[in-house]
Amino acid sequence: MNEKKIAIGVLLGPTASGKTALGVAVAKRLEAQIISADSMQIYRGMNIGSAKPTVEEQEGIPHHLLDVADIDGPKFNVAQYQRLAAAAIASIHAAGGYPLVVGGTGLYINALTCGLDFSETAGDEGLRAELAEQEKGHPGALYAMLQKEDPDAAQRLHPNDTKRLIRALEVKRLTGKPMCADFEKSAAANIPYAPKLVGLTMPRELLYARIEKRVDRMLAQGLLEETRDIWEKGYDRNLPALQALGYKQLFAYFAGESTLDTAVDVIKRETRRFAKRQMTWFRRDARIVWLDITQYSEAGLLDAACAILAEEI
RNA sequence: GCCUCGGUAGCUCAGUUGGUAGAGCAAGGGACUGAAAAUCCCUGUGUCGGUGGUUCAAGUCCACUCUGAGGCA
Repeated sequence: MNEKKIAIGVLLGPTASGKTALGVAVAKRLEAQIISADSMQIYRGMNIGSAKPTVEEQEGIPHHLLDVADIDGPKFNVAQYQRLAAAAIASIHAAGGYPLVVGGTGLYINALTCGLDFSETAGDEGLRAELAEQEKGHPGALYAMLQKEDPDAAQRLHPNDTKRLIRALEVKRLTGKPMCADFEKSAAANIPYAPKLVGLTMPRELLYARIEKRVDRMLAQGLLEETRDIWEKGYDRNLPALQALGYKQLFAYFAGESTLDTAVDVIKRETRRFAKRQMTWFRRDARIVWLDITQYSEAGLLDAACAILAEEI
């Protein structure tokens, strides 16, 4: 690969850290277009709860990868995200714009910036369902099978991590190759991008206070009504989209399984835990330049982010 | 004023016949390659309200004391 790599920016951070607003401000200054890296904002109809930027909040900056899937549509996945985002980046670049990835879904960000390779490892829902059944009938069955079929993969997985065991078995059976083949082919050197990563951070207490406030704001903006509309469509509650924070807990309320107060408390608690998991994911990525928002004024933060993102490679 | 029952981990509480404490929840840490806001793993030192005393040894017994709830006058 000797052609010049496309410079892209990535603005990431835990939920409620202020990525959306800063992203738009950065985009305005750097003539960028935004590619969302958020596994829930892809769904049409899930707006308030996913904190999807409204048209006003987008301030005229083109946003890609929002509203690209239906709640009850075919399962969306990383590979699809990778393809769609790559296409968006290519078109933005071709038009002379700066692609700015903004979001908090670590796996999606890595799919773009770490060269994760999904090309030969398609999914098979039928096989997954079958494997899930086997595990139900005989707990431990999947792990035992994987130990025989792909010992390397088995070694890096925990026997209880059913989802990953299923995936590893799926890869082996569909491609005939062990899963680690994926890992070998995946390398940042393979990607056609030169990414710059900026992360938003702040003291844990402040982040938690912001989460609490944001959940309250979502409720005030009509999250309950938005969720009720979805609830009334009678979707299967097990759909991936409906595992989203906020929606899941309000579904429990509509189903009579909890009071509204309890549901709201659970949303806040689960959102805190989610933010913690996001931080765990991002912390290990040494490429990220962190900006503690308490160290900057609003304008200062924008300057700092732009300076990092616009820096020549 | 007297009596009773409490005061042990951030919260709710367990703690056997005295051998320097343990559950649930909360919280923290970690993993993560086609469900990822998902999924999974690991982690319990705290002036046992305080001060004295008995004892080789006290959350556990005794005295005093602070404090909360209830009861009786």
